Amino acid sequence: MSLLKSKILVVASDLFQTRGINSTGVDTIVAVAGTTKMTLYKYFRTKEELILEVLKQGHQDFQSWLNDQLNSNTKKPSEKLQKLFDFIEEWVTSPNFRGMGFIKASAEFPNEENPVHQLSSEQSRQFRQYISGLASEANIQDADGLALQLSLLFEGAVQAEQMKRGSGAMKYAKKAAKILIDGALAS
Amino acid sequence: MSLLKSKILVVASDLFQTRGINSTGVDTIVAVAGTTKMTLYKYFRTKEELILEVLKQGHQDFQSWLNDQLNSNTKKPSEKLQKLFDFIEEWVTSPNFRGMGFIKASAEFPNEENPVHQLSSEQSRQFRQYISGLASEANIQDADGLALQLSLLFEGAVQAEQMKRGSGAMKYAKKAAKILIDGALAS
DNA sequence: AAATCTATATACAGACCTGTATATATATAC
DNA sequence: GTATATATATACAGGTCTGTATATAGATTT
Repeated sequence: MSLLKSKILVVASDLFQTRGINSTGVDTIVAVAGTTKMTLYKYFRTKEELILEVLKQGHQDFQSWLNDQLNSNTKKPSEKLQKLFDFIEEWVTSPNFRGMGFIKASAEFPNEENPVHQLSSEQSRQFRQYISGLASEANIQDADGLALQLSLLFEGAVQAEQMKRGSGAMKYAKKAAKILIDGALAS
Repeated sequence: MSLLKSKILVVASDLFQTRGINSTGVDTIVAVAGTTKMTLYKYFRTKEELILEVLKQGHQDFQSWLNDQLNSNTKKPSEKLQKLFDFIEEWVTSPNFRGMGFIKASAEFPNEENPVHQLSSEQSRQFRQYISGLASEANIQDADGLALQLSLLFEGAVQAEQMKRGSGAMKYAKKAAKILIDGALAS
């Protein structure tokens, strides 16, 4: 990928998260990225396409990072599930944390017909499925059910942290997750 | 309150939820409400003031409804806590459900200095405090901790339902809530 | 050296946005 | 019947937005 294109993606991602998607104009994006609108519209046909690529990139980066962390730190499936929230807490409390892309995007584009909303919804589903995979490997009966519950805790905590930095919500989400996981492992 | 003013509030609330706040112009609001901009700006000095009043109204309506439901159906504090998610599920799965105002608003106005964001954050805190009150009455040790966990489940499930209607997320949130509540009551 | 590719600079069309100004209608109160 | 309060109708100023058109600069290739 072109250097300029990835620069635009990084800058747009940051601005979307800190100022909101609809409140961020392409003029602002190119100004911060140090380029011009002509270049932006060379790489992205429309602003919507830029939004979609920003979301894809963010989701892919997050999933890769999380997957790497889990695989390089533990091998036992049940441990992966337990460690999941440790890494998520690390991510959420890091100074670079700007929120979860698909959560904000779905709020700004509430219409279910909208492509941005649809992608957000799909990414949320994929994340849930990833957790469900971990639960399955750990031989949990209702893997989908536990995955949904854990993702609710996750999304709720991210939401809380987006609302108020340093809320400490993830600490309690972790405790709740442990109770739910232990319960599911026992049965 | 004037009939027109409350009509504007109702219409604005619906449009904000279904199309997004920033994507909804005052022209659209007055057209749907069957009035004119002059009248809107008589009752609300700016659009931001309208947004704030819509949020306040929505939060008050929800809290009143929830409180009435709880008080008219059960008296025992521990039961109230258990029934909480039953009523919330009823609310979320009702056809009129349009999402939780403060969740969407905080996403559209991510800047913590913004008055709309601040009000959203405050409403989220108030709701958590309300649950904490129920937990305290039920003699739960770490009432604030449990309240935070339950609110994470709540906000996560609302988020999930906003993303995809009929997700069934609240059903699993309820199960998780029961486990957490029972655990807290036992200790 | 000429051609081509990439990026810049700048201006602008057309749409939409908030908020206001002006003029008019309608209904109630005195 | 006149005054007052409330709502309508309409137009517009000034700003921002997306997306495009036009002209130019620098760099690489042939």
